[in-house]
Amino acid sequence: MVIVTGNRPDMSEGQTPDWDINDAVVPRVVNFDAFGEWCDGHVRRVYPPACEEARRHASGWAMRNTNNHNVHILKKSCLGVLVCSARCRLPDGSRIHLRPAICDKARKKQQGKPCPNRGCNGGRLEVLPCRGHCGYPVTHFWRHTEHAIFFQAKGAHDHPRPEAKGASEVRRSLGAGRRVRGLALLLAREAAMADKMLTTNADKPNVNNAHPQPPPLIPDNQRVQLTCTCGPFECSCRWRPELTADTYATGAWSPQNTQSYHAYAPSAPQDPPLQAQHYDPIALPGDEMYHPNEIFHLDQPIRLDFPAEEHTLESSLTFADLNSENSRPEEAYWLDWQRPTGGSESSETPSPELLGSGHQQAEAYCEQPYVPQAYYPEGAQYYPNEHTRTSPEMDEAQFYPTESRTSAPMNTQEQRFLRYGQEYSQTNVDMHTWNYSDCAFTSNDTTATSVNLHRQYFDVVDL
DNA sequence: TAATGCGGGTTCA
DNA sequence: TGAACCCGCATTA
Repeated sequence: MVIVTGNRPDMSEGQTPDWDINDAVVPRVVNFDAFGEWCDGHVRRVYPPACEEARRHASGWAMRNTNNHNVHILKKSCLGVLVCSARCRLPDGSRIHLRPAICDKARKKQQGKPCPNRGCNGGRLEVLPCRGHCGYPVTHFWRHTEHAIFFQAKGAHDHPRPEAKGASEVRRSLGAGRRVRGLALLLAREAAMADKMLTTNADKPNVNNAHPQPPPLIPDNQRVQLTCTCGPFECSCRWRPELTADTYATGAWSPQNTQSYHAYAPSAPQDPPLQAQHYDPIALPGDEMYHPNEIFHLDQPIRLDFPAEEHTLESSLTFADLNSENSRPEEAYWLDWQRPTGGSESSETPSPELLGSGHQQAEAYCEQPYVPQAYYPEGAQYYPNEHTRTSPEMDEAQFYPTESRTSAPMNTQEQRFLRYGQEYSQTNVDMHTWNYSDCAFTSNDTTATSVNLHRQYFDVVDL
């Protein structure tokens, strides 16, 4: 890594720079991290001022604003996840875990509503609160400086990931408009969005292109007008099986970049200027293509009528499964946890929840570790017993990528993991990341298709 | 209507 | 004093 300058005593060249969100002086960074939608654990990242997701303080987790009485640091705390009180299972054996509304009023309305799983008998939605930070919700901190956006997370989520933000928005649209109207609305939005995106990209070819783009899944000559259904921050079309590390090695701002630092003194709030980054041009969002077959693997698993809660049917792998830049090797581990009880009927390829859901981690940063309660005791789906898992230390050591304290760059083939001064290596090409925003707003052909599929398996409820 | 940000205020360790 | 949380308000989509 390249350290530009360092006024802090711990940032001399060759050493791992260090900072805390509350520091009076934070480093000046010239190389940035890739945006992480599902940051979990004690994480610090530095994003470029032009990173739209960072500017919006986006997160896959349902984070609500929390007043910390510090105008320079925005604090958010996790709301947890909306689950079924009956702990019902979807046909693939996974669980209901919806996104809680950020708005208190809306969230209260969500609670107590019937479980959207048609196979659920009498379940109601209830909030499973986040207690991942010493018994308190996981908190995210955002700090804007002239040269960067600093992000710090404290705590590890002790609950599944909520559904994608876009999914809840789509459902809300559908809930309001009901079936036919919702579809029509989506189709109309698609046309408007495609138009808007083309215009936007023509006008601003570079501003939001900080993330390298994946190549199209399908060669140009095989393309059809299909785009991803993902929301702006949960785009799961990042997965490309044929990706190689070299594919994204050309970007000047590599997602695996580490950071270089200047000392940075806080300045008056202002719109951060765009940095002179040498971003590679990207394909238009409309260039995100999927094979038609893949359309049917998007979003939630397909619901089939099933008589009993524990009765499970096969589900197919989805893009969400194959997931995000924050996909971690623990996901296989999660798969074990979340495999349906009696799992003989479960597919080899899990549903989005199975791979993409949250996870349980012991809070290794708390002086007084919080002891979570088993939420799904019968299946140990999210809260395994001690004997079913490795020690918290090992979990974290194995699964947590080294964050900004890492001095060496992470390449695409090898992620380095740091835990209590120990480093672990792990090969995982799926740790590629690329710009969600650029590929997320496309579409809605497949959104409509996916939504219709969704409807087959979920009751339309206003959540 | 909900997401988001801001800020006043309270409670508690 | 710091952290968590509640509440209301304003803005935006």
